[in-house]
Amino acid sequence: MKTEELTVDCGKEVTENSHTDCHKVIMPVRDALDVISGKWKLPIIIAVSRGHKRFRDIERSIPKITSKVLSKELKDLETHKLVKRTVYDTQPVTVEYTLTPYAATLDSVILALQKWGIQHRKKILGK
Amino acid sequence: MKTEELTVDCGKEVTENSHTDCHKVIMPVRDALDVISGKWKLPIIIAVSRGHKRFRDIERSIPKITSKVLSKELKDLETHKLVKRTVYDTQPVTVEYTLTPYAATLDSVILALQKWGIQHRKKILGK
DNA sequence: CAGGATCCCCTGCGATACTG
DNA sequence: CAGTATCGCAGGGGATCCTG
Repeated sequence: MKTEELTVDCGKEVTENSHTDCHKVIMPVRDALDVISGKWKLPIIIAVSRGHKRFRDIERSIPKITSKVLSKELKDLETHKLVKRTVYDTQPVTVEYTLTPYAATLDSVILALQKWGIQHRKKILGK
Repeated sequence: MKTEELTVDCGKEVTENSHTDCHKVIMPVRDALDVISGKWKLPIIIAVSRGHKRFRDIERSIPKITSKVLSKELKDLETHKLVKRTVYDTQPVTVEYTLTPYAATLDSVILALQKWGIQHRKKILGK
């Protein structure tokens, strides 16, 4: 979310518009990438979507992740309204994480990335 | 391109398939993200697409980028077959960078990210 | 159980030079 | 012009331990 100073001038002729247009592509894309890129975001989203709700449960389902990282990533996802955190007043406290309905809007993005990724791997390696 | 050890187990029941399915989403997505994420990839792709061909030309068109970074990123893009590097035997040598036709396959991905990014910014900030 | 605190490392990126 | 070399930092993320 610190995409502000990104002042890119991509126009052939340096007109006001080419500059602005460029921004209009780059800024949103970087916003989106900030949300889903990183090593753990996707694994976590998928884990939660598949029914892992409790902290330890999610942690165990994602090999090699540490509690510190999981904690931080879950907070990120929560501030982006992709994950909902619910605390139950039990003894000791229970916390449940679930995907918000909003998270579903990511599907098309993920699908586009996935499709491109699949064919790209073939393109680069296979032949 | 070092996405190998990514062994994620996202299934509720730990079946072979849930594991594999998960991989099938995460690996390609990470492949794709590796190609387009990072601070400079998009700006460079856009700059080149808009007609900036020469190294210095591209460099000047992207505020704050350094030659070192530009050089490295262009190599990355070249190995991913998104950019073509052509050396002309002039005095001194001239080098031209152009997007490959293949780079156009990224359009749908970028569009998806852009669209989601735009509405996400509204969702998070606006109201 | 759900996380925080600490320490530490590694890489991405910036600044500033310098070559063929 | 088209880059490479060197230095250096900051931050993301790992390992380990600790608390309410």
